[in-house]
Amino acid sequence: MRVLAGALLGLLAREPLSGTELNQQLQHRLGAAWRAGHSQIYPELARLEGEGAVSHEVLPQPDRPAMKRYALTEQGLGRLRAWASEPGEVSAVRDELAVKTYSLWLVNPVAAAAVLAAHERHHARRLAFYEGLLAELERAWDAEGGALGSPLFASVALVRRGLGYEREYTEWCRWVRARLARAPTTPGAPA
Amino acid sequence: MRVLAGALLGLLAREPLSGTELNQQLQHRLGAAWRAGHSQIYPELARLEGEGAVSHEVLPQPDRPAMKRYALTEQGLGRLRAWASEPGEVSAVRDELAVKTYSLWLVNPVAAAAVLAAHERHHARRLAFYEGLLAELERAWDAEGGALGSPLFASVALVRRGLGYEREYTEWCRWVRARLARAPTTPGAPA
DNA sequence: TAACCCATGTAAACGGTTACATGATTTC
DNA sequence: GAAATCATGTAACCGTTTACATGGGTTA
Repeated sequence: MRVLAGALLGLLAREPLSGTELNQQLQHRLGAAWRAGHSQIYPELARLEGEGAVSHEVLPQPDRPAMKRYALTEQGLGRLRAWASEPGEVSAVRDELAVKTYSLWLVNPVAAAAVLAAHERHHARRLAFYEGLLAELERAWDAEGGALGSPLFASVALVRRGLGYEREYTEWCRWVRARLARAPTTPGAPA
Repeated sequence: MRVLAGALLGLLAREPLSGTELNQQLQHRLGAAWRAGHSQIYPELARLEGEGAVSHEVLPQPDRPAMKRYALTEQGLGRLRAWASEPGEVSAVRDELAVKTYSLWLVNPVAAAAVLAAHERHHARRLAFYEGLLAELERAWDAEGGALGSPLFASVALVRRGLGYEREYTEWCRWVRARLARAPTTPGAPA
């Protein structure tokens, strides 16, 4: 199964959603793990429906165009369970800043520090967001009893992954910036 | 500029290399940042040569087929410097295991723990590799004087990123496994 | 001479991104 | 009734992956 299909089924396993809502939730709830635009989502939903993993009803809305609300079928739930239990390969990292880092010795340290600072701000912002979200989710999960069968368990686990990623990335940016700030000019790195 | 082009130029900025060697070094030196197969590398080299960023000479070898050894041109070095100094977007994370994690509440905890353990082993292995490599690189860099203009600085910085990533990923796997091991069975997660 | 390996390449299929398109509904 | 918005969708392009291809070289 494609990862995007797994992501959509995972969202629908919690509540029925329309294409637009899936698009938003993919960004907000699964943004730490995957990304996709609506032009990928609609065809994928059509395919999943053709395969019987998902079904929809048309929801007329008072002051908006009608939306198709998709829901997981029993078959879809089975597929999701099977996919989530599969081992699978370790996903390869694709990080443009890390590739640039390999050529950092060729770059003026002041310019390099500016690039790093911009990325650090971005990751620090996401880190703060995840910290708040995690506190909220853990409170709700604890209140429920902390069961592994609760969707909140999975949410907490994923947010913890995003939090750790952003924390580590932020700290790494800080380390590189500190190194860049130490020596003013060097051979091989012209103004 | 494409990221793959930046990766290849970054490798060639240190020493001239053939297509096969670029393929190997991309995996070993830049594996923490990018991945590509040889079927992408050869066309990209041809394009870079057409643009004047790279040139090649044919190297006949005693007991092997001849290879084309590519070297960075002055223009290529300029392009690499400019690209590495650009701010650029923050790369999106694409992690299949993290997507599966969002549906972990639907999975039998014993099966889930097995999946997590397999990934943990993989990341722990890479972590150990990076730890050894970092020690080696830092020793060499220090022996050189620790200049920012040394390629070793960039190598150290990138390996530190990979190390942090793998350490965080390993710890996260451990956290999830610990949670999964605590309660034996739960509603919503059948055998 | 047949089988194999190595370095280089090409082709087809797939997934993802960007840009364009449509019809309905509200707002100006 | 013109412009803006929303939900849905389609099309073209581009990068990546997988599979196939070639020619020189050595080994059995």
